[in-house]
Amino acid sequence: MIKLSKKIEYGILALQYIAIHSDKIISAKEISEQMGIPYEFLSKTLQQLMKKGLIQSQQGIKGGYVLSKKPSDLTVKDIIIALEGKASFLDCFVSSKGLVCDRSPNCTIKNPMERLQSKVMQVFGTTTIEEIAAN
Amino acid sequence: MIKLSKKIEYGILALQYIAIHSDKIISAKEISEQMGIPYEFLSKTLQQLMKKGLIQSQQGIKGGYVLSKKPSDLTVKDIIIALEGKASFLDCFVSSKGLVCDRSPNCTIKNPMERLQSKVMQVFGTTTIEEIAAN
DNA sequence: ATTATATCCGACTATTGTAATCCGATTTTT
DNA sequence: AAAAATCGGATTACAATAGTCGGATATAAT
Repeated sequence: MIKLSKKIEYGILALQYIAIHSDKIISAKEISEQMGIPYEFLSKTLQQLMKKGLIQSQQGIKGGYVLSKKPSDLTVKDIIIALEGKASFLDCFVSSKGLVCDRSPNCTIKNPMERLQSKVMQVFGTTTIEEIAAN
Repeated sequence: MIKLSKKIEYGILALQYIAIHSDKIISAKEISEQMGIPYEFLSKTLQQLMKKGLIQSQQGIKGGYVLSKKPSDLTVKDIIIALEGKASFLDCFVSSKGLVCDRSPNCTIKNPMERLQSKVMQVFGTTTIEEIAAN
């Protein structure tokens, strides 16, 4: 299905929340309670965003997360790639050289689908957290 | 994941094949063999596309499928909606009035996500089978 | 008429991916 | 030392996708 996963949904919600409350450091617990997101799952998601450098973490009591970049420099595309590693419509595009799809190299939809995908990615790449936070 | 399902992939491949060979009626078997798609699964998909009026069928020996519309009037969006009933990123947008998401009506990402979705849908809605068949 | 080849249709199964949970370890402030 | 937070792996539960099976119906050719 052409649907965003819960992980990405939670990621967007969390980053939006952190962006709005950028004056202080935000814990996973606070986001979980305020946004109604399962704590454990959210923690995993935040850790993943932290590993990919989208946010920075502070351990220990009074710890939490802050954004690494300005909300205007943080796009939905960044979030998708951080949380799913790739962002490809069909298996054909997963690896740029290693062709996975069994129709390759004579796949009749590879080129047009690649064009379609890059158009969609451009939409994701130009939608920022700043814009989302502004509503 | 932001991925197209196999059903949609097969649907696009099949419609492309039918569009290219529009001089004759095309059976599911032929598409299955030529495109390397599981026959039973493809049949189901074609029947679904037929029910939604994207293609027309002819039963019996020498039967098969032809397009209902011109390839230039048939979009990827049409195919997604025909095969998945909806085309929405988050559960919020499934029903226009009945709010499904538990954050509603105070969801902080509903509006921006709705805008994002309509942009993506516009991309799908302007990508035609004709364009895909042309490669 | 019979046969061959096709669509049609529902039910079923197998596999995969998502979503969520559990448990413990580490870090840091109080 | 205790409390509150991040870290991290392993595991489970559930849902959706992908694929299969068996039979019914339709139609053209023989």
